[in-house]
Amino acid sequence: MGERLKREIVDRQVGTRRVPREFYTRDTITVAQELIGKVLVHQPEPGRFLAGMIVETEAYLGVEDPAAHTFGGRKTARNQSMYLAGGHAYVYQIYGLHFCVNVVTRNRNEPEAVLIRALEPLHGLTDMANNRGSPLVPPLLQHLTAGPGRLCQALGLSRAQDGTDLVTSEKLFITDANKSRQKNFPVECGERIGIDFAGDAAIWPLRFAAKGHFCISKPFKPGSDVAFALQS
DNA sequence: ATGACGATTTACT
DNA sequence: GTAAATCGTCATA
Repeated sequence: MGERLKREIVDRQVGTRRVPREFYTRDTITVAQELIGKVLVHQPEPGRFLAGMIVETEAYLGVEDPAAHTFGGRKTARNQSMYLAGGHAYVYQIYGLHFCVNVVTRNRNEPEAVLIRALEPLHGLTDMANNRGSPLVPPLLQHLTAGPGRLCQALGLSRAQDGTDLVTSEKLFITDANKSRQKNFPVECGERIGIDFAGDAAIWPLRFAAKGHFCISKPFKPGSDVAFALQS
């Protein structure tokens, strides 16, 4: 296959316009909502792309948010990436087994972030299935990237990617979808997942998703409203 | 140095 | 529905 054709296919499925710094340095809830429909891309080696459209996110509001790793201004070896400028990646390990990828928001030393919870696989599906490994898990689309741990495994993300600058890196970045793929998504919001420890914050409506999308990690409670229709 | 635990996933009853 | 897997991180000492 010619280089030109390859480029065209990648452009069509992945998109080429990279999201700029100014997108990320805004308030965290806005970024969490507007990341729905963008495309997360991992290029572990030149010309090899693993990419998926972001369909589910959660906002973590830093020092004021009991569910956030930086609650109360905590700064540790694990979470120091959250103190970088908006547009960097924060990847951490959980349960000794899985990784979760976040997009840092706001400015340096304003440690807030958006957790990427689910993708719709777009490019590199064979690689994703291989990364997911176990033949016991059928490489169905839903099982590939629905869930923060699953999507990191599928894309090959780990602590090695922690601190990556998504605005300048050739290996890990976010694009607007290709024009032909851009849609207006009705965005649903609701309670965040797996933070029962966080008291009142456990019911803050900081989880966002493309309503009814087949790659969402968990159903929303009935009554979750359409927050807005994304203009992208 | 030690102990409790987690922004999860999977298998099993 | 419940429980196991599995270990880095963090608070306490």
